[in-house]
Amino acid sequence: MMNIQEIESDKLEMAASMLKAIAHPMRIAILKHLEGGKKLTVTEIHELLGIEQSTTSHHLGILKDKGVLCSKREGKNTSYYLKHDILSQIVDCLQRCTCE
Amino acid sequence: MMNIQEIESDKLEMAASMLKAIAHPMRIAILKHLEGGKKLTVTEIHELLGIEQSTTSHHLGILKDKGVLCSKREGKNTSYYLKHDILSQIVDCLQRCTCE
DNA sequence: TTTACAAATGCAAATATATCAATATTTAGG
DNA sequence: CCTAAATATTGATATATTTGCATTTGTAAA
Repeated sequence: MMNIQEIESDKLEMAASMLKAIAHPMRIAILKHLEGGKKLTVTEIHELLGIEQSTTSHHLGILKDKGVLCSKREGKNTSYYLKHDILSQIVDCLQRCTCE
Repeated sequence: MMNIQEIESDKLEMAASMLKAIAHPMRIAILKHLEGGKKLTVTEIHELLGIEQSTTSHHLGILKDKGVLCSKREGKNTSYYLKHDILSQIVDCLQRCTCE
């Protein structure tokens, strides 16, 4: 049986882990490319960002694991897309706060 | 002279460092307490969160350094408050995405 | 100027992350 | 079944983060 503090602390942990997943230059770049419900494969992202395939897959894995992205196998490819459209808000908010 | 890619990459770095500052359970908790323009001292936050004074100061320093918070000395105390009200959006967004 | 409270800093140990190269797994097509 | 393409995983190394303790700095009041 969990008490209030534990539940609160769990929610904070969850929120932090989701945010930590996003808080990386390459992963923010990935999110920007996926805004508006777009779906992209690992190879497409790896070419768009100009980083290693394995590094790309690793970043996508983190984003999926922490509930930021979903993925769908389509033949040999796997497409990734935003789990919650509203997550774009975070990227937008950052843009406004850092562009002053 | 910076080229487009460098500028873009700089913006991503800046956004990521701001988000990384927020992406910690205690620091999210701090932000929640500061929503709506509230101002709190280091001691108040350290007591609210139940963590060490030095740890609290450290977290506040990170948030200030990365442009999330501002601070103001008032006698022996230092008050901290949100630099941009819209940053509450990020916390709200997380709440919606993690409470499903 | 001495005292006491508030906040910030330096340090060290434990833990977590990021990256790339190499390798493994999955799937489609011959 | 065999091969090639697309992804995922593993291992190793380098780097960064978190925390509390001890100490220092800043400020107000006696």
